[in-house]
Amino acid sequence: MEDNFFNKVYEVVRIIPIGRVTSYGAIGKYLGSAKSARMVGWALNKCPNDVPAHRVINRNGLLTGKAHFNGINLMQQLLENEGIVVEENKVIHLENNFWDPSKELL
DNA sequence: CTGTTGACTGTCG
DNA sequence: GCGACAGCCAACA
Repeated sequence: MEDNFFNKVYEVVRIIPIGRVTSYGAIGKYLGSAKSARMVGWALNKCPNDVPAHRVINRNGLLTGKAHFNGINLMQQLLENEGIVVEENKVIHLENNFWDPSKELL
């Protein structure tokens, strides 16, 4: 596996537990720089089927990437399907469902 | 090869 | 508390 920042994003996102969500910055920070959150978004832009990009949201718990999915409510539906409460395109109880690779994965 | 854009976040004013 | 700027790296025109 190539240790590129890009590739790391795929691996981290793939290991996100069910019923948990994380943020672009959390992944970017785990990889080295929180400022690399943009790269996380760009990486997810490739959005391989193996990567549950719907579990990756912004720091505010807002489903910023919902527009990039096949539909608009698809991302929300997937999150709710995993038991995550989503309302107005944002995750409720975010801190309760938040999964930080720097802490959980460690 | 150079410039712009992009699913973000943190800091400064 | 809100607005604007900077930083990170890769892909596309």
